[in-house]
Amino acid sequence: MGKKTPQAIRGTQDIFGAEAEAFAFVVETFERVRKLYRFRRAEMPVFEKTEVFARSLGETTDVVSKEMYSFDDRGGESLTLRPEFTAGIARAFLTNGWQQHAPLKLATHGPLFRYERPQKGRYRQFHQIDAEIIGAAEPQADVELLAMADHLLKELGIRDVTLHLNTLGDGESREAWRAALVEYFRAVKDQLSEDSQERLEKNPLRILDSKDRRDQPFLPDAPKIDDFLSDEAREFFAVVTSGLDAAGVKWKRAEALVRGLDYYRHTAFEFIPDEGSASADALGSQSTVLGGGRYDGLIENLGGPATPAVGWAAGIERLAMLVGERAEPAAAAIIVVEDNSQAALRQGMEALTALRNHNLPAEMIATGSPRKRRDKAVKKGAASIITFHETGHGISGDDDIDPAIFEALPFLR
RNA sequence: GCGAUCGUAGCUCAGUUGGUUAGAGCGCCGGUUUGUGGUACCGGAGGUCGGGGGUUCGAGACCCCUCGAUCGCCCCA
Repeated sequence: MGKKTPQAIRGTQDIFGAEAEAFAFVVETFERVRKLYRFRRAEMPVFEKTEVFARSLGETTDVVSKEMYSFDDRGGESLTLRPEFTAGIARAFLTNGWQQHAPLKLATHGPLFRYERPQKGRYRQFHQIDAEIIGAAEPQADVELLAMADHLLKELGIRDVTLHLNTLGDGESREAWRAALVEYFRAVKDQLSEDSQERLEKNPLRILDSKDRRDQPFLPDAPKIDDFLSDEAREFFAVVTSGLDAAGVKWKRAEALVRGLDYYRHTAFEFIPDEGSASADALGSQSTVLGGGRYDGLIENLGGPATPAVGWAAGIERLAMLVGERAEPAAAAIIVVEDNSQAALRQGMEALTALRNHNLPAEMIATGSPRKRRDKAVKKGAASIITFHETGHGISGDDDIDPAIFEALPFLR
């Protein structure tokens, strides 16, 4: 806290120890599951021309662009740190000719940036895992993606979350529903919260998940998407839900689950902690663990051919909070140099090298008060402690010392 | 952008209605003890109490400003 030390940027985090282990566990598990479902790995740049995100967001003017980390580079071009994966993936799909691989199942993970007020489970630099299927119009793709998400959460040991599922229908269904909602809420405008009165103009679908008490009485009787679905849209959703049932994915219909952007069609979903669960407590008001949907209109917005796609993303930090503390693995052996002799130090170093060459995680303690070195080793929780002093050596540890240690260091036998 | 709560040692915190040299535990360093084990004891280093201003004989405690953190609202691609 010295005056001269610069502080970290607001909303960034330094992750260490058990938390870092939990973070790594999430990423490692994602990598494993993604291979199981045959999603291919992709890496995209962390920044793009601002246009990539601006157009993907359909020029959703100020509110959204105010939340982007944008800057001009030396050539005067406006660049933006990616606030999401989807737009960059769509751009890469178009500029690299990945159409030839369609339908393409992709997975990635990494940092994202949004200029937001930090709070629990919400940071300015945060990290997500992400999965997309591009160029697949059929509802089986939605099922495949959701099955993977469900599988991942189970592998992470997260059981108290449920898939909340909705359909926004096709373009016409969605528009008709939206118009009906506007009409319905406009009739009671005066009784709505100030926020919702504003939403009525900007983003009427969002009134449906208002937290304000004044809005609650009007929500149950609001128009339902089901009354506006075309036959095709209804059929699409039916295939998705029966596919989920066949795959053993539990889900719950969430009629109020919406997406603000126009390019979303059909399936929209979020995995949300069950009410009163440990996960709900752990996440505070940032309740969505994993969310996504079908975005059949996005790639056209970027100037590409009409290309259906569906995807999801999940915050690694939030998943890590649900996974809980994960201990850092203990060393297979810790070497303690018990005195300050050159002979002991040398033998210790040689033994340390041998252990590591045999793939045994090991470290050495050879500094500080000689009398306390053993205590340090004990505290680090090694399975075995190997000691060296000027005239000898020893080993101690669990009842069964790992035979691999004797293979690496035969003289201990 | 708005609101609430909070900033005392490396970490977690205590500090009585403002009162004299600012404390504990853990961690760190050293010593003694113990000797197949997260032993016990002794000692030490480490703080301009986030920063600035004010009230007062006297401020870590009270007031104002500022910076930062946490949680929530808005937003949520």
